Amino acid sequence: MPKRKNLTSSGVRSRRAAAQVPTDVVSLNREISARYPTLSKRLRQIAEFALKHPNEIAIESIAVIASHAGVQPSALIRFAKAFGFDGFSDLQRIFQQRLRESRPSYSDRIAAMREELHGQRDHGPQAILTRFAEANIAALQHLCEETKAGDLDRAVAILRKAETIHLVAQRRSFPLAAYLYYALSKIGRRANLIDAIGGMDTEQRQLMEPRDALVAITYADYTPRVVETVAFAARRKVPVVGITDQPLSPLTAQCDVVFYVEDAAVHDFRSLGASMCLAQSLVVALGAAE
Amino acid sequence: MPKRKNLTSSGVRSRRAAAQVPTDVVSLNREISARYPTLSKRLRQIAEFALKHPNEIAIESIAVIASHAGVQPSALIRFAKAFGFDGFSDLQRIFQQRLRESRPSYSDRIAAMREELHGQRDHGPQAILTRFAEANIAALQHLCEETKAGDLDRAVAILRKAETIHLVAQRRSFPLAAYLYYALSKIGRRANLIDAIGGMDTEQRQLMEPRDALVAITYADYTPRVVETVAFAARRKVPVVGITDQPLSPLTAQCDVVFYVEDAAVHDFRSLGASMCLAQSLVVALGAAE
DNA sequence: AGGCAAGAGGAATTTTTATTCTATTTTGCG
DNA sequence: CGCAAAATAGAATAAAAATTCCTCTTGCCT
Repeated sequence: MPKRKNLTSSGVRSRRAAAQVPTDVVSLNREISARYPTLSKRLRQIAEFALKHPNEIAIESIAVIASHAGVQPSALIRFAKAFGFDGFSDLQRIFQQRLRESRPSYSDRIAAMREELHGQRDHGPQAILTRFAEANIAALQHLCEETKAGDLDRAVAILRKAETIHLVAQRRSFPLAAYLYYALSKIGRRANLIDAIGGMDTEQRQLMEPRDALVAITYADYTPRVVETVAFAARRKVPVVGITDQPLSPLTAQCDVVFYVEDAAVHDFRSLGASMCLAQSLVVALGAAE
Repeated sequence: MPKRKNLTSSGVRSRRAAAQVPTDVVSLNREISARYPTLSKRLRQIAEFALKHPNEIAIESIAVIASHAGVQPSALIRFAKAFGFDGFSDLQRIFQQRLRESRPSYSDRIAAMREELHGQRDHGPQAILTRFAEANIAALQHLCEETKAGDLDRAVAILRKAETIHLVAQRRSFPLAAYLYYALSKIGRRANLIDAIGGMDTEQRQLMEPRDALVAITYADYTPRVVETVAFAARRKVPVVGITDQPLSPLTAQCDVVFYVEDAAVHDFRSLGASMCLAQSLVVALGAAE
């Protein structure tokens, strides 16, 4: 599809001082990112599309890409020329190159990875990442299956009625409380993060009132500080939603609703993926319920 | 490139008793293998080539494929028709599909899922949980596909050499930094969480030295405080590992290694599942490398 | 405000590509 | 060994694609 060469395009090229035209996707992407701010509206639109759907650029025809990106075919050619190519086809070839290098699909890779892991115990970062991802996927599926709709409804009801939602979690689970704090604030709910900063958790917990609610998260081996906070809340008649790992947890007895989440684990490291998913769902459900 | 339809080709089709034409690469490959012994010489040649270089079939033009396979262009068309297609282009589309799906654009996948769920219109907490879980699963798969082993290796190398690992992330991404702090401490690495507590991030960042490393996480719209910290580190020659959402992020230019993570999103709420998975993998890989 | 330059849109044109057709070769079989 | 049927090659043709080019729009500067 490309023209051999012609005056117009070589003109364009020389105007860019024959700058080295990118020859691989990586440098092309870099170039696109770098020049993004200086591009015109339509060209930016294409830049975004190209970074987001490289496969489509590689495979489809100009007309199809243009319509998917919501631009005119000629705009794509202007785009290509802006980056020093003779025409769109030249640019397209860069994207195709990436696909030509035989890359196994995700499922193929998982299968291969599994073989490898059984055989010689690959500890490379990529293997670890794949393993974690797999474990997290399994944990998420498990979460969906185990979590009862009734519990979710009750938890959302408690949170909806609460004037302020207090949050407590420590050590490994602390990121969950931090996320909840952010998310609740974002949907306009008053939240209080009992982060024990300066050792002032004893003071922070005094703020809890029966018209509020507490979300407590703790996993084995159950940080005493968190368990104490839950006990304190229970005594004060503050409704408590608990997230923990198993029924024998000290939270079970003290909470109005408890969720049992089994997070993914690899090499003794527990993930937070499933817990995070549950936490988010609660917040979004709460936000939607209002 | 395909003709609408014509007598000849439909004749060929009907001769094959309108047998179901394969619609995906897997069944097509099966069909090719099965019928291989009954094929004519030139057609076998093509069959071998197709099984060996599926990517080339997907990307190149008939002329190029023909010359690489050492056959005439028309032979390729005969081949396609022998398998019930109207022309070579139809067959080619099957191969293209695989490439498009092998790294499915994440947002398309999410969009498809949204369509699916739109039917039910269930906004209850359980539906939201399921939705989040599925979105997270898709994001995790996407993460595995997009993350390059080389980047992981380089990031781990940087972290391994670091005396102290500084961590910076704010607002939505803060939980990630918090988790990293916990995890790094657990594997016995010295970590410093630049949490901007008491507004003292400017002081906290002074601790960074070239023999250390910085892990920075920020997503649109790129908390200025984090971007500044990264710029500061870059000036001080502190190696930086970045985690962000897309190449146009301000982190791209300043980091030694950057990971692009597209987290799951439902109702404007972005998850941290995929980012969390990546963070964990880095820590575990670092722990294992020692 | 008004003019100018860069950008965008869309039809027309050219190039490339897929497909068909027929002459020629090969293959299988009596 | 020769005849018919199938297979093949390659030129010819039709289709589809990329690209150009001209007109209209938009934004910017004086």
